[in-house]
Amino acid sequence: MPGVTSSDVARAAGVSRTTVSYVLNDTPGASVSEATRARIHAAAARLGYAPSAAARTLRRGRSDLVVCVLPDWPTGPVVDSVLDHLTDVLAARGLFVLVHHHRGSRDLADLWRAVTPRAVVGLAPFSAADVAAMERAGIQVVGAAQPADDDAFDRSQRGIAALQVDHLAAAGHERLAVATTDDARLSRFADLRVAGARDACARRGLRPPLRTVVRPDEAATRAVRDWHGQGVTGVVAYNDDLALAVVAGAREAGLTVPGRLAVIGVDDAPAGRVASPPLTTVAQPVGPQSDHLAASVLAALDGVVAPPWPHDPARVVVRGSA
Amino acid sequence: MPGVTSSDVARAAGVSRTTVSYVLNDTPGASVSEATRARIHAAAARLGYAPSAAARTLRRGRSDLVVCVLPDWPTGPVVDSVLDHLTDVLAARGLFVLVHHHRGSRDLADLWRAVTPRAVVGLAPFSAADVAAMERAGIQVVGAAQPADDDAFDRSQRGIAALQVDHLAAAGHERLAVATTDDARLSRFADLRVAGARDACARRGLRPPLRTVVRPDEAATRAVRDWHGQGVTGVVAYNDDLALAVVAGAREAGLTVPGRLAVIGVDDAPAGRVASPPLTTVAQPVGPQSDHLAASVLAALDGVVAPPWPHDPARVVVRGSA
DNA sequence: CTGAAAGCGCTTACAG
DNA sequence: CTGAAAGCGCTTACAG
Repeated sequence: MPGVTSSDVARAAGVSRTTVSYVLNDTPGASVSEATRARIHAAAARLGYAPSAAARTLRRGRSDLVVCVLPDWPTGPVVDSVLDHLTDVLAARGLFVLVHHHRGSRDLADLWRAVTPRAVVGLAPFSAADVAAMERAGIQVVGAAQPADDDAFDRSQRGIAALQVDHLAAAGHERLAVATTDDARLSRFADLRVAGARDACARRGLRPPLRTVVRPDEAATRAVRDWHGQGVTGVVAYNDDLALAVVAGAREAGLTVPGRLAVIGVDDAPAGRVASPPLTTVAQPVGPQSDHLAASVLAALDGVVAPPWPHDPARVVVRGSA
Repeated sequence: MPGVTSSDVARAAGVSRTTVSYVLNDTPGASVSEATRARIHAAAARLGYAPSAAARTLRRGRSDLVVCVLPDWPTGPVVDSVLDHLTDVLAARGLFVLVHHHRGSRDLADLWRAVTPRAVVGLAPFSAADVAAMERAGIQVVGAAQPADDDAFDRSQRGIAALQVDHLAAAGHERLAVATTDDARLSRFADLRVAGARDACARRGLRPPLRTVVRPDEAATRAVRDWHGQGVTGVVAYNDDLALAVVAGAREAGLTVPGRLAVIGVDDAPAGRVASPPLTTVAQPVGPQSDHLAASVLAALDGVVAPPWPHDPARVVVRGSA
């Protein structure tokens, strides 16, 4: 039987809706006898009463929902951890996290016709128009929406590439290449990494790195031959999948890794650990990122200023490939 | 200014709330002059009016929201595709998909206090109690909730293992091992796979396969030595990461792949394609799965009987490791 | 200690 | 062709 309302519970328990509401919500100031409380709880359970979220939200003027907008990125363990942590932290405040996979197909504004979140958390920056619309609707906007956070994001991506270049340069490599992706969903990251590598090379007085698109699912043999012809001895890969494809290319081309070609990836993926040689890579501990996002959301909810982006926790894990 | 209501728009446009509602919702029977329509749209845009989702839902008795409950699985490209497709298909009906990462920490029933979905889609089966509570609340329940779908899920997981065993057996391997995981989040899959492999071996008159837990992030050297001592020549791995760890173990143990040890994975992951030797694996095209889920949701929404699970599309991709 | 009543913002018969 | 009014289910001052 769909549609058990608080009136039904009140009738079954022989009290008014007011009392039902007080008891079921544990309203602080309400003094209701233990006997009555028990009767109400029993009636609610027996009838399978579930309060109407819509009515609650309408009446209170705010919901217990936080919507997290996920950009069109390939999902993986990092996003999982960040979301799980956010869900846990907000659960402690009685809030629920729901994730919206925003694939650009539809206008974000349409979403607010279907749901009224207390706050919206973006993993990537929103457009200025979207931010304005949300704030006009009284929705708290958190995440990479502010220019400040944007800068932190940019710095962190460039920093990863700098770490890779520095590792290679410290080992004496002077001519580098960047193995990048042309996956459109990743372009924001990829472009920042290329820029970061270029800057890092410039800082060390090295020539700008060659930029080459590599596919994760086939050996990058041609790229390796091409690099070899141009004197490249070190490769900065966008991630471990691409690094593995470069190592495979080197194998095909008959170049030993790291002897003739050093390769460094990003992600510290399992496949890299068991590869031959094991992949040198950049690991990004997810804890600090998760903590920062959760803290930012809490700060926004409390109207407090957000904490600063944590000192960047990425670090090189030296294994066999560079 | 948070809180622009339809009254504000009505006042600004010099009409009643009724007319505003008719125009903004494009209500079929409403005959409103073009001039009035234009005035209303202009006023709404100027004021930045966003209708209250809670009020709409309360009044209409149903929302435009579909909540997809994601079990505690590691997210990856498959889940991404399925969700994206579902989002697209439901968008065509004016419905929005929001994903709830259900990490078991919290009672599902609490969620309905925060949101009133039109339907709930489960990627894994719900408990009987959860299903009962949702139906009592008038929520459509779709997905692996029914025993029928459960069977299809089981069959499909066992079928993958059978495919692996059959491939190995056809190549003459008689003593097999299963490389499995002890990741608790994956136990439902892993157990079904082990059972499927055991059955497939029995069908072919082979001895039951050895079951060995392997970690994805280190070479499975000890497991390989152990298997070798027991005459194992073929390994069925839970996924490509594990298969790669087995291949690495064989390398350490001095056994050639596939000569002395044949290995077959699942997933057709990029890292497997560029490995040496390239990994033989089982690929599961995601299209049919996505289509089936979307069709099931649509069927539930229309009160029609759900389509049957598609004939299982998993297939062996033969490369170098088995 | 408990209940009657107002009102959150919307949609939709219904009356004009 | 347009508007006044009811009511969705809840919470919360307020009155008793």
